[in-house]
Amino acid sequence: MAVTIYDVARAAGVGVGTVSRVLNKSEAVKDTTREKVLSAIDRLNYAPDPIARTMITRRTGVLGVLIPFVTRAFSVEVLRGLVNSATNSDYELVIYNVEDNEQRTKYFNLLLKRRRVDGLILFSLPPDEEATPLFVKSGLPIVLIDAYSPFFTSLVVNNMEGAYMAVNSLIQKGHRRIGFINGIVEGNFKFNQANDRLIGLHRAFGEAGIMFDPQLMMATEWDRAGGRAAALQFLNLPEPPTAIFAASDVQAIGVLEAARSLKLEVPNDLSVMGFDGVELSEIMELSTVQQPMHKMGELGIAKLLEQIESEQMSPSQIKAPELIRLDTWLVERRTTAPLRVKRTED
Amino acid sequence: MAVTIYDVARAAGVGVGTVSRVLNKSEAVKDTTREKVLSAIDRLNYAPDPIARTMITRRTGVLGVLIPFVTRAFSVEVLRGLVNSATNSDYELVIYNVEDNEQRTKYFNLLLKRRRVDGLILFSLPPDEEATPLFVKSGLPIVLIDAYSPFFTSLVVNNMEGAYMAVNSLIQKGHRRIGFINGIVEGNFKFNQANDRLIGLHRAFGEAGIMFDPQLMMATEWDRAGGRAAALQFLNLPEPPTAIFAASDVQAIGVLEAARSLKLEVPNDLSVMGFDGVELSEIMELSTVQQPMHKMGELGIAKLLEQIESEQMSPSQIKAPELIRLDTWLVERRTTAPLRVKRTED
DNA sequence: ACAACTTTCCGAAACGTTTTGGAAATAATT
DNA sequence: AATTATTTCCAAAACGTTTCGGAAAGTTGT
Repeated sequence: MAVTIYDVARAAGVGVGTVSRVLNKSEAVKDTTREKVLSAIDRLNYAPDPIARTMITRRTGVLGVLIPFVTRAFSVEVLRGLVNSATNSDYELVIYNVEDNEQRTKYFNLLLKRRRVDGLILFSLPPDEEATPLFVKSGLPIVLIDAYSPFFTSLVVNNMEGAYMAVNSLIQKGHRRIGFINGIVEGNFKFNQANDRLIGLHRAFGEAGIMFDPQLMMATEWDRAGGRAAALQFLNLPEPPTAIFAASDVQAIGVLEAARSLKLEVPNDLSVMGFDGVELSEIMELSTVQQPMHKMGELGIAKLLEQIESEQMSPSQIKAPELIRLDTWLVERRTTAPLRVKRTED
Repeated sequence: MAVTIYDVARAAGVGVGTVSRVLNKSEAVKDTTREKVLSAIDRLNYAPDPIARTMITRRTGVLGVLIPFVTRAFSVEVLRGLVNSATNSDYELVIYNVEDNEQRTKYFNLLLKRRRVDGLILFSLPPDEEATPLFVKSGLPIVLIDAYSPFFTSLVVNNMEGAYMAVNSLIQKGHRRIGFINGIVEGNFKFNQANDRLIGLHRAFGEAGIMFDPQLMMATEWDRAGGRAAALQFLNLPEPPTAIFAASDVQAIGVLEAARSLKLEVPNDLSVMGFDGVELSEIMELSTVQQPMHKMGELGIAKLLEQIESEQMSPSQIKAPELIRLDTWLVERRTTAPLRVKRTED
């Protein structure tokens, strides 16, 4: 039915090997025969079968992304960068949505037992002690985004520094009671980012000589409801915070909602700071710690391709995993302000 | 290197055909031998090579989605539905990001010349006169989402009705000068939704005996900047509108921004209505026409799978393309209000 | 004109499955 | 016990490429 390389060979009066060679831009084929072959290809409207090709080359032309997708606006933003870059390469991108640990191990096995992809991006999903050796043994090119492991090149944002900047800026504004809403990931994947951000907060607190009050720290889902609930709890404390720092913009929006429901004015009665720099933060004029999300996606693909290339070059000597740390920066908008001194007549 | 079906056959003391048959849950294999084979598979940790398998079955286990991705929040929301459903099927989902006509035709050719996917979802991308015959001839199962063609089962929202409801509700509130900000798609794909929405508006106008003023209609990009620019232009007219209906929530947010910059109060000085029902609309308390976005994604996959199944059942008699029309509904929030009668002393 | 290279090309082998025609084993029937 | 029908299984063929060893053609040097 479909036209094969044999048809082309016959039409051009050459052997199949020769057709294959012009297809793969190999040297060692005379210009005149190359012409013949090309014209035959054109005449027959031939396109090589990618399946048969990978059958022997063992290369699929596919990049995989494992991503807890539905969860966060942040992920979507990075995903755009990934999709963009992949489109401009010759690779296809397949998205594996992982929502729980079951799916996670399912895909881990799926992708490792047989080569379905030429490279893999693990998004917010560091492989655990069990999975790590399997991945390294497989030799599959892998890059981690928004996750860290010493065994794979990892692309992270300076979470500690970002949190430090955020909290510090709040402190500089005179705030001393600062609530922190951290994020968890459902399914209990390890998620070090959360810890790093907490550490950043502690550093800022330490430098300013502020005692950490466990009542002012809470981990919730990465959504508005989580942020809202935590904020409500904080603000109903006998000694409520005057500023709240959330580990994501979306949670911060929840804080805004909580404040509104309590008739608290932002930023006068309460400063709120987010994390991520999603488009939503701009619209809501939310102060936040900006992550270079598109860049993370693009760089992720670039590093992965680099790894795939090098794999072919020198089979054995694989480059050591890199740790790439991208900078965040503070974007102060309208939800943070200097602490207003309370007056009785106010 | 990798363990093949021959290894399993040898280990189990059977022929490869038998192994293949137990793999494919075929009948005609004695329980005792099935046991032998299964244990050998387990012992050798064997997994069949998907590539070799598609080589002969011609089925890839992959669903493709062509989508102008980066453009709209709406697309992302539907994409979630797609990814979700695909995850629960045995198919993988590959995303083809198409940003311009060049990419569009590139992928059209890529996917048609050789079978790379078992089915295709065309998102907001109706095939034109040129492409349509190629697609039908290819026999590839296809469903259109947010696009319509008589040749393929199409999943659309009742755009006309939705726009009618939106405009009508504005009219019921006393508005008579209503601006309409339509959307365009870069790359000039055909995009009938836009027209349908315009028709809905005309119908509402007609019923209310309102003259359509071309000055109050403008098509922009599907983004905030577009909405803002259009709104600014409308509002600087000698006789500005008292309500604006935008073809997407994001554009409507742009309208909100324009209003704020002109010190216009929403909804008292200006009513604004969006379209889509993206999460953002909820956060911004924007009145809007809600589309069942997740459902669109899920239904899209379901219909595609259905088509793929039926393709195998009865090779020739293919089901006629369906036109599935999903309902929208009005969600009135805080950006729409009855027209305030202007008073001089106000 | 012949040897010795170099370039160009041919076509069989290989990749790892599923499919299939028919053989072998087993069960049923006479 | 012999024949027939039914399961169960084997192994070759096929899918459409790339690779590779070696043959053919072309080039250069003597």
